[in-house]
Amino acid sequence: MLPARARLTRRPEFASTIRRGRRAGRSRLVVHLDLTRPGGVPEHVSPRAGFVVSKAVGNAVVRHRVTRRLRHLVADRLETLPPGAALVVRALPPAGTASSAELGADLDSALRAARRPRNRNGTRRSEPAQDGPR
RNA sequence: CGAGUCGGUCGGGCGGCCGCGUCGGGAACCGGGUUCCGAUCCGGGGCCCGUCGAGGAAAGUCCGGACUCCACAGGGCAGGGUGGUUGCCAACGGCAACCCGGGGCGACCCGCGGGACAGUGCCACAGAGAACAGACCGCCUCCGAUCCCCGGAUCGGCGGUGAGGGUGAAACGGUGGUGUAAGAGACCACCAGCACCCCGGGUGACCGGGGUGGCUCGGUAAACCCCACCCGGAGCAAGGUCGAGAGGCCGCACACGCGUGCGGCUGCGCAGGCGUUCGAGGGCUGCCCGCCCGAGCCUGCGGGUGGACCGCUGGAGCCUGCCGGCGACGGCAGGCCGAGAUGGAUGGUCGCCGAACGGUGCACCGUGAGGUGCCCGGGAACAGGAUCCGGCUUACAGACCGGCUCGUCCG
Repeated sequence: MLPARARLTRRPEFASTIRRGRRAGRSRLVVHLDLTRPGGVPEHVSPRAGFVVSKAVGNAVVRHRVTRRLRHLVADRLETLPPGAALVVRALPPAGTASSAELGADLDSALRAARRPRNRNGTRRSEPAQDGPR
């Protein structure tokens, strides 16, 4: 568990971050990063993060292991995010068998892509290979 | 020593660095209240120290309870569950012991184990015939024809026959005899089985013995059904406390007015339909009868809040000893406290040790299959709480301990 002030806890927060944040997909995970603070949220709060690990990743043991690994990886990188940012990391099925080093590489790469200002005229939005239902 | 069987315990260990949640304590800080100020009081987040922090199945959610809310006026009909006996248990569809049937040399294992003379249904394929069945071959008497060695053979027909062949999971008891044209429980003896009666044993399921009877009367109830017993509904998103809120009304302040702010009360607005002792709508497990409550209820559109806390973990609890009991279990005494998260903690990472397994490696033992030790590689099963217990079922790499049985060898 992250420190309480660094956690996303409510469903609307997850929904708005996924809907409005910049998305960057890699083979094992997808990152949604929302840097635009919506009205009402003070700008002095620390960056916050949440995780989405669906049943497609594996059974409860696998899902919890993936969540814990991602949590530790994100905790190390949380200070690099601007204040007030909201981050949602969504695990994809290959994450269930990946090592922490592999997950960390994907996370770093995706975070760099999400923080880079998008000036490519919206063409060639890098979609993750698989983003099926569920 | 080998083979087997039953039961129990455990289910990776150690360390470095970084990190999380609960509870308790501590020093300071911030905010509020009070005050002239401070102390005291209330609240808050971070820091430091200590404490505890997943499983034998936490799983499947299949049973049973505790707990919470609703109901408690009954009767009938439906519906669901259980099914040898006696016990244990809070309860159970669970557990123990025993009985019966089957398997095993044995320890032991397996069995949704009431009723098929209350009724209804079904019994594939094969087979001539499958439920008060059935003449395909065969057997037998009689009649007719043909042939010849005059008594038989062959063919055909009216009949008899369920003993033999063949089919099948199953063919209407088995063996021996009497009997007959050939045969048949047609009759007889014994055996098996069925029904009833008597005696003895057992709390009981049932067991042992004896007698009588008619001669044999299939299976299936996880088919309907019958019998006996049991069963209110929903579930911790149960349920409760506090707060917030749109709209409405009132008061106060500002304002000419529209309106804005604050406080109090109520807890949304609009449209349509039904209804107020001629009763809408509820409740009593489903339906019917009956009974009770009863002034609101239903539909559509629009809007608001959608937060915190309690429930929440000390319990049919765990360990040890003694006593009772074949046992499940019960009683007594002493000791112990072992998770309470809520986008959900109990971890991440690195190093060492390490079982299974693999090796064309080395040494030793053995005639041999092979075994033992060392070395190298290899790296740990199934799986994670979400109100809590008792069970069941399913998944599972391996390690250890004990009881018992059979076989072999030695004494």
